[in-house]
Amino acid sequence: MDVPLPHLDRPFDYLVPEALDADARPGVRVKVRFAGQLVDGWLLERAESSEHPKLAYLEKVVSPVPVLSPEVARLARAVADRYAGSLADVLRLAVPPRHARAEKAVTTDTPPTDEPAPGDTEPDGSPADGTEPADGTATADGTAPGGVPSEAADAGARPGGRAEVDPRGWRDYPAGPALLRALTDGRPARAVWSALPGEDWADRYADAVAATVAGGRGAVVVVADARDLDRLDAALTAVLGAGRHVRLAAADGPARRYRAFLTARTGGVDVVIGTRAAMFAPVRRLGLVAIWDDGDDLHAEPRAPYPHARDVLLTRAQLGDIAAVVGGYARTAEAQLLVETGWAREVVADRAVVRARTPAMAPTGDDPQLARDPGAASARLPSLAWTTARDALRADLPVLVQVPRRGYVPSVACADCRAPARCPHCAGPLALPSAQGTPACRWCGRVAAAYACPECGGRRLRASVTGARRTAEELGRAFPGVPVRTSGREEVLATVPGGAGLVIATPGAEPVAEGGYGAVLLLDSWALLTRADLRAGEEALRRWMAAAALARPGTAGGRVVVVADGALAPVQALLRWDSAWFAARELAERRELGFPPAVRMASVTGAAEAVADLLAGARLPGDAEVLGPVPADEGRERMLVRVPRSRAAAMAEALHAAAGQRSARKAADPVRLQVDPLTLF
DNA sequence: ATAATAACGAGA
DNA sequence: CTCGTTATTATC
Repeated sequence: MDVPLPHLDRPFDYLVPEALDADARPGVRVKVRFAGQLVDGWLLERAESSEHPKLAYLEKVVSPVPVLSPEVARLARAVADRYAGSLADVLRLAVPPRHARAEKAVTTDTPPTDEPAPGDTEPDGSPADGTEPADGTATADGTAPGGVPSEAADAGARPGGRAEVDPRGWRDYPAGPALLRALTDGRPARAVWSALPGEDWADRYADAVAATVAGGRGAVVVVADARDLDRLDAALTAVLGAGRHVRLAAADGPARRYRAFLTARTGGVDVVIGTRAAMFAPVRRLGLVAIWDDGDDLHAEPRAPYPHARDVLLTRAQLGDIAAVVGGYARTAEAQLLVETGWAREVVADRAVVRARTPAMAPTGDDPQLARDPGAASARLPSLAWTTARDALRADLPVLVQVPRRGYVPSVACADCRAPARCPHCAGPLALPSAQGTPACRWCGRVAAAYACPECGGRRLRASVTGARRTAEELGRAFPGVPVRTSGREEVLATVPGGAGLVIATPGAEPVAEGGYGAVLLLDSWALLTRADLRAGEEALRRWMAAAALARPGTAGGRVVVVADGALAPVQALLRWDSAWFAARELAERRELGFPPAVRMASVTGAAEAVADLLAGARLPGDAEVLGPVPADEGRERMLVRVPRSRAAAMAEALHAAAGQRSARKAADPVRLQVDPLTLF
């Protein structure tokens, strides 16, 4: 039933009229009369009989195309359960809105094929505490309609010696070739891949997909944004040829999106790549799910129940004996947990190879007073950063300058010693409402009129972030005659030519340079590190590594300068190119503090009474801790519920049930439930 | 939202 | 004890 009310989150039985019998197959969209009105719904399964005494008739089959495959239906239920959400909410994300014209174009003669899939544990290896719904929505039909061979027949048809995918691209990683072999053999290998600097990740994913396809299975690969998608698209076309895959992204528009979805659903292709819209893509005989750069916050779905692409894909792998690759230059604490629980194996290069590929890295203090060179002073660049850029330009190599996104962290710092300005009352970050305004706390709202720096007593403040445009202007003046390009929100460059040139980019928009950058400067980096966020360090490292990965190796003259204290752990991890070390440290710290992913948390946000009401009605597991309240925006408040991972399912179920109770008695104030929210404070 | 159904209380 | 009215709860 396509209603988001949590207390209606269960199947309902209807009679199928004779006239609709042929079209009423599992997976089709239907319209039914419910509580007096016509509502949309999904036909989950056909049954001979029903417990319910008086059934109504199905009103209409919206389209005979069974857009919801049994595998995706099962996945959607699991995702809803994990995130304390409703199946209807997940299905809204999983199946794109129908587009009749696109449907007509695609559905010619290829009917969708279905297959069953087993599995019953959580993806991180901890035991699931048994909450698979008893009414199991997956159909039991092993034979696909239309005489298309199902999984069993296909397994028999698999020849012993098959064309192997060239594993050379993966040879830098000792476990790499074995991973490709496993994919071709159809084994459910699980890998956490730490890419080397300079690695062409899209080519490596294309190899992995090709290996899977060579084994007669399909693949889903999810990336964070359109630029990464274009890159992967090109790499796949080069390896597989055109027409073997589709791209699925909300940004491509509803018609193209639905068309791509249907092409995959009807078996027209076995490979789907896309942004997080693709995480639920229906793929025949799915053998591999992969995600690139799982730390990017674009992978978190902003609509209820707020699932994260990594977790959806891992759940999918778990439910269906499907291989999984979680890759990135930087490793997240979540990926580290997969490694530490033994759910996944790490695929990393030997230290010697890492050293050979890494650009020469150096930290430098952020003190413009030290910049003796007149050019450096005018660009407000630390001396080392300036000379490094100058040397690269003299060698006719491009230079990348990573600056924070404009408007990103509008916090301020002491103009003298650069210590972040914090609220004297609550230690929250101060912000300047306008260029000349009085600083105010972003947490408690108090105005800090007479601010004095606790470090040096300084009274002047400066905005922490210099925008990309201003930086570009200043650098252009510092290096006259050198072409300056910017890549950021308005215009994202995919590539830049080799040869002397300055590229100013915000994180995530760094273009790839032909031959690699001679120098990469990571500026204003402390703004990343002082964010009031659990993931500040992880996020800073992720962004630095993504930029530093575009530099030439040190042996070929590539240099990276990070304007940050070299003693800080994320800086150390960058200098050594060792995000596994950092992720292990991060995870250990979160275990100590009791933060995700070491535990499972849920946030309950809404009006104070509503939040209290929901929590009062929730039958939480005995060992659940309730923390808060924390003030949230617009006068609402937020409570956090924390449980050990083994109780995760019980907590989600309790919260979902409590939300159901509230919606059943028509409680007006909405309450937002989020499991493992990206930001905790 | 709306209809059924359970709960309740006043009057016989 | 019955009837009429009001809270409760399910909605195929």
